[in-house]
This record gives sequence, structure tokens and C-alpha cells, in this order.
Amino acid sequence: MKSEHIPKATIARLATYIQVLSEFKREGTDVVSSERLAEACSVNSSQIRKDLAYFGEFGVRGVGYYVQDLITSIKRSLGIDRAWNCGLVGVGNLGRALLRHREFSRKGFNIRGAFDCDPYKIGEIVEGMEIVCSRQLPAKVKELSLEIGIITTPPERAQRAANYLVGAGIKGIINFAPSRISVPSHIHLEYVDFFHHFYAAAFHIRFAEHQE
Amino acid sequence: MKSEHIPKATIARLATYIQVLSEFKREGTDVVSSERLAEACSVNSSQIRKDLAYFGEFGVRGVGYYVQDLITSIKRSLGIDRAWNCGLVGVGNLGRALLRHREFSRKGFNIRGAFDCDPYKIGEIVEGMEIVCSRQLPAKVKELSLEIGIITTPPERAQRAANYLVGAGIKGIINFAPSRISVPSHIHLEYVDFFHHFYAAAFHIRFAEHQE
DNA sequence: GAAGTTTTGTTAAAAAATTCACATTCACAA
DNA sequence: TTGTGAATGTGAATTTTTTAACAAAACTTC
Repeated sequence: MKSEHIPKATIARLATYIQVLSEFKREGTDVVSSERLAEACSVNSSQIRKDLAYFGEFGVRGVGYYVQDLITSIKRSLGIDRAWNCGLVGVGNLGRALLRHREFSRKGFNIRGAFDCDPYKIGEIVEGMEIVCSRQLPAKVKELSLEIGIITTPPERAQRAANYLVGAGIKGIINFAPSRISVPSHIHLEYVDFFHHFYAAAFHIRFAEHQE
Repeated sequence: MKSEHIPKATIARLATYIQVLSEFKREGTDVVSSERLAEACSVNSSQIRKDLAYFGEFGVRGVGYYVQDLITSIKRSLGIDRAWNCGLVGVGNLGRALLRHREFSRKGFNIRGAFDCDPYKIGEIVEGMEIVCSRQLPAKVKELSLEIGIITTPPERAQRAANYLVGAGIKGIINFAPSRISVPSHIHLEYVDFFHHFYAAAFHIRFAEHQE
């Protein structure tokens, strides 16, 4: 197939597929059918085949998918077959947690720079990384080849952080701050808000009570 | 309208609406049209009206929506017009960060219990809360009226944490661990995986390069 | 090596979500 | 009081996403 526009939902599912496939691999499973993978991911098997078809043909008819090959193929499709250098702006509670989160480097996203505008924080070492003044972003983005900016400032400072990052030539921004920001259209912007999961849980629990 | 099944995407958008409406409120705006709210949220204005219609009629024709009223109405609709008690299982890096994250209580999700099975951690105080052995979950869930469980264990221990929580009578689970788990159908389960945002960014940045 | 089995990739159908379009309702002014 | 303008709520049209169905392809067995 190899199409142009890929749904956001497909990207999210591919992340799940990688996760489940890695578990299969750890268990020693070499080959898996879309049916079996679908069950483990709680999705429809056509869904999986369709999602993969956006990027190419990775399976063997009558056999299924070779687990390791499929992991590799999905990673290549997503562009995570190589490492990405990230810079984090806003070293508060959440920022610190992300800096310490092992999963980032494990997944190929290396946080190489930590920035803050608080003079009390500048110079402090977190996870072997020195916190640097946000004003130095342009120099550091070049020096460290940072491509993705992570915003973990308080909401009122998120836009300024975004401006710094954009000015420094970053290519994409992941905004963890609970506020909307605006960036030029050539910058890829993603909002992370895990609270909607809590809202969904609250809503469904309440709704279930109502049914009784 | 007042319908039964509400799309997941609607819940996520309602979270955005609350966020943007709160900003409007802070700026002193009393009334807002779906058009203006839509622009601030980067969605279609019909989308907003449709999303709200699932829960009732909150606007005034010819006028718009009263900002404070709409915030209140959305919160009531989602079931976050009251506080929810949460218990967190797995006090690693991420777990600690969430325990310290001010946003939780600000949004009405109070983390009242912290659990871990590591004897070195048990008894330690984090954010004024004593880390308790996971085996005590049943007692604590009752004692503290915990309704939502947060899993922040390593992936291989997520299922066990879920089992403990379910056995203790929790109503919903938010799983931050990068692994799939299974729970009885009456338990509401949400997966949090912010890495798919990084994948999406990586994919789009790569794709943009390809276009050049 | 032909027949049978399995499972993919893909087209067609169904379902769901989004957007459009407008009648309805409200505020305000003449 | 009636008319005008504005913006909601909603049914209809459109678009997108998901699911079903099946022909094509690769192994297996006889």
C-alpha cells in the first residue's frame, strides 16, 4: 500500500505493537500471526494488517510475522531506528523526573540538554547533566544537535520556552505543560496530557455507578 | 442530546476545553463563543458544540457560553466536580515524580497511598506519605476509600500490582508501566504512554525531511 | 508435485467521527 | 412589540476509521 497520510491512532497503536512484540520476543516466540498479536493488543486483526500496510509488506502469507523483523520494520517505519537528541526546558518536578526516567534513552530519545531560567537552578547537576540558562539554547541546540524540545515549564512560561526552542532551530516540540502554545507550521508540536486518562477513568467509574 | 456512548476523543478534547477556558477566565473573559473557543483549541467549532451536546445544553443562543458556567458544567459531566482518592503502586523514579506532582491535587486527584514491595523503600516518607507494603493494599483501600489505582512499577511487575489493586476492590486503574495487563471487565483500565508522542514527532520530522 | 491449510495484503462494506448548514432561540434596539 | 443580528443545538452530508471478506501467496503433507 504505502500511503501518505497516517492516522494518529495508527502511530499510537504501532507503539503498542512494539511493546507487545518485545514481550513475545523475550518469551522466545519467533513468529506471530496478526490474530495472536491482535488479541494481545486488544484490537482487531485487520486493524493490525491495515496499520502495517501504510508502511509496507512485512509478513509472510500462510506464516505470519517474524517477531524480530517486525519490530525492526516498525521502528524503521516510525523513524526510531536511530537515536534522537532532545533538550528539556523547565527543570521542575516533572522535568527532573523525565531527566531521570531510564525509558527515554532505552527508547532512543537521549535528553542531552537541560535548560531553565531560574538562577538558583542554573549550574546544578541533575543525572550528570548541568542545568544551563535557557538563553543559551541557540548555541546548545547547534553544539549538541538537538532536534526535539521537551517543555516541562509551568503553563505561563511554556510559550516563552517554545519561542526559545523555535528560535534555536529545533524541529519538534513535546509540550508537557498544561497550556496551549503556538509555533510556526513547520515545527511539529505534540501535547502530552495524561490527565485526560484520569478524567476518562473518573467519568466511566461514575457512569458505571449510575447504571446500578 | 444526552447520548450513551461518548468517544474517547471527546473526553480528551473536554480536557483541552477546560484548560483553555481556565485561561480565558484568568484573563477576565466572561463569555465565549464556540467559534473563539474552537480557534484557541485548534478544532472545529461544530466539534465543540457536538462534544458538549453529549452531556446537555450549556450555551445561550445568540450569546455563547458563560466561561465559569461551562467549566463547571464540563467538570460535572466528567465526574470531576468532586475529589478522587488514588493509590500509587511502585515508587520508582516515575512514581516519585507523580507523588510530587502538584497538578494531581489541583485537578482533584488526591494520591492518598503509596505502595511498593521493596523492603528498602517500605517506611520511607515521600511527600509526607509513608510507603507501605503492597500486601496491605486491601486494608488501605478500605481505610482511605481509594477508588483509582496508579501503576508505576517496572513492566514485569505491573500485572501483579494490578492483581493486588483489583483484589483490594479498586474501581479503575491507570497503568503507566510499559506493559499490557489484564483485569476483570468491570474495572476501568487506561494505559498512559507518552512515548507515542515522541514516536509521532520522530516520524513527522523524518517525513518532512523526506519531502525536501 | 499437486492438494490442502494457513495467513497475509487489499478491496469492499460498515461504522464512527467530523464538518456543514440551517432552523431555532435569545438579546437588544428601534 | 416587532425586527435584526448573533450564535447555539442538531439533522444531514461528508470524511475518516474500522471491520469484514476474500483472493493471492507461501508453507505442509501426502
